[in-house]
Amino acid sequence: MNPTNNVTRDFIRDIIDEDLRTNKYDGRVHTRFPPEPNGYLHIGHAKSICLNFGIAEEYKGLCNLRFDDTNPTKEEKEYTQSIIEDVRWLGFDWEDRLFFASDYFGQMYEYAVQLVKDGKAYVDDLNAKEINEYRGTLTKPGRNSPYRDRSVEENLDLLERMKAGEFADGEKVLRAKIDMAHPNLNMRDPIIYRILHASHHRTGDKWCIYPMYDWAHGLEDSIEDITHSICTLEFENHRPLYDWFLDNLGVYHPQQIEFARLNLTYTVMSKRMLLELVEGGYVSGWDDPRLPTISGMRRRGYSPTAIRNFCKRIGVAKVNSIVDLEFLEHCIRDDLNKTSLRFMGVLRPLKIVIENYPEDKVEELEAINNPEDPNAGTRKLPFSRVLYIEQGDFMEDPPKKFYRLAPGREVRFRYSYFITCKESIKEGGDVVELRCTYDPATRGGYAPDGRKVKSTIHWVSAAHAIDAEVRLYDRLFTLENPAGQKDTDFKELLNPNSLEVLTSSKVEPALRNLKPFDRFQFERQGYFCIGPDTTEENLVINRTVGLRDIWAKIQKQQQMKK
RNA sequence: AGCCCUGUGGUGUAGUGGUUAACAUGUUGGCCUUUGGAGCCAGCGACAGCGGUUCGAAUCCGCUCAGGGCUGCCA
Repeated sequence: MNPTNNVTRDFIRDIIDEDLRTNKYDGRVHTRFPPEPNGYLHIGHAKSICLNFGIAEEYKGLCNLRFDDTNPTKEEKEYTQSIIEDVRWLGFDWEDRLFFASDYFGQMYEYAVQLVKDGKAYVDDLNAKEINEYRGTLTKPGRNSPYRDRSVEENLDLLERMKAGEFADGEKVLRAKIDMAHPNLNMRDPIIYRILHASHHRTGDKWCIYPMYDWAHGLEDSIEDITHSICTLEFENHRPLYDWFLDNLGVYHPQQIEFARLNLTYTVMSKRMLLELVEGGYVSGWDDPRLPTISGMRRRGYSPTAIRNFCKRIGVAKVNSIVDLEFLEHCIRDDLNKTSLRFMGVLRPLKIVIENYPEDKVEELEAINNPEDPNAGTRKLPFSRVLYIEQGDFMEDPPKKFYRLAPGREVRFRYSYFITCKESIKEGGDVVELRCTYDPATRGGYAPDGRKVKSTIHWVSAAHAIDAEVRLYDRLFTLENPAGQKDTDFKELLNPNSLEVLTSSKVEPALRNLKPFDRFQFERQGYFCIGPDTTEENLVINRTVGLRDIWAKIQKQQQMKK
């Protein structure tokens, strides 16, 4: 039962091991992922999903998907649908255990009645402002509400009438009778029910009182027979209340365990900020490929495997931390390197003419689809007299350590020939065309005389290439921790160059066979995928992440010296 | 200021009284290479501080310092 080899260890799994050893829950492990349907899921949620579903898998237990829909004013159906889609896409299965907190409203109300009958809850007439004043502060104890000692009968009557809709929003609340001087503010007679004459996306107008998180959550866990209720650190101070409710009701009592939520550099993870970016039009929507949302990452070309690996490898602890975006990028490269088919694509084309190559000749050269996977086979690549290469692969006046094409220099064109640059043609200062020659003896890329060449570059045949729009994405923010700036609005820290659209890219014809969301590598450039907004006329390609680029690093260093 | 939580290389984690303090990423150098990719080898780099317990402390205790959370009828 205990997963020992090749599995991540962390304090949560230690707790579970111990519970299993002491037979605390009859050997059961039952977790849940309980999002509120008020936004789209992001990579931080993925961490929680991988934790909860992952633990269930490892211990041969169960994990529920549960919507914590206790606040009708913030929640929408659209979000529910997207959450279901995203969890499924990540590869997890809740079987028939899809639940909604709203399904338990009746039961929760009955429990509230029980608490009132036990003299442990009361209806309070204080308004929000007064309740706030009576609560005291971090350092000063609170005071009892004048309504705190109403009789059980009166409370029962009032609660019923709250439910029946006799009162307006905010007129009354149901509170637990705990301790107004408790050092933990959450224990100062917390609110259990508030009046909200709002239509709920699932229960409609059946209810006009809605349970608060603290009341609802433990009950949901208890009702579903959860063993380990894993949540984020900000609920640590709520655990005593979680325990109090369950203990005082005398019902089955799961245990709450808190872990640190995920933070990533150069992005924001809070729902509020994400919503602001979406609604303010700073991004194209919840699935903008620059966003850390699951749908955005999917559109950008991230694979479920890469995300799951990432979540596993960052571990889980109780320290607030911020993971390098570079590590996420490492994880996606790691997966895509093994699985992606290779193609040739010229993002910023420069025309070249092979002067000694016949005008009407076309050769089919063999290219390897994936050097990491022999089973991926090979394909034919058309080669002809006029080709495109990458603008960045030619320099008129090459600096040290630039190994690519330059006047008089010979390089290998991948899978084809050794090619020498004879002349560059300029228009208004820009190089617009290269005149080159090829060595017919080097077909396939090998020189019979054994001479070496410093670099290999990619290319496409002009007559055969297809046009594409390539969207290059960069980090969304210019600062590592945009959300952590005290005096600056995070939106001012947006990276103005987070999206670059190239409209005249030339890619090899085989790309035509791919479908939206298909992932692949453009050799020497990075990992890409077919954009879902591709049309008949316009092939859209999204860059997921670039390859590690040593030349770019050298270039940067050379510029620094200047 | 009261209560709660947390401090291990740049970053993320492991380490549960005896280890040359581990792994990954990053970084530096080298090897290899028909992707300046991938891979391989090597180097650099950490126990917040001070006391205490102990033959022995990253680990246990105390204090200090630092970071985070809590004063919604949000979750």
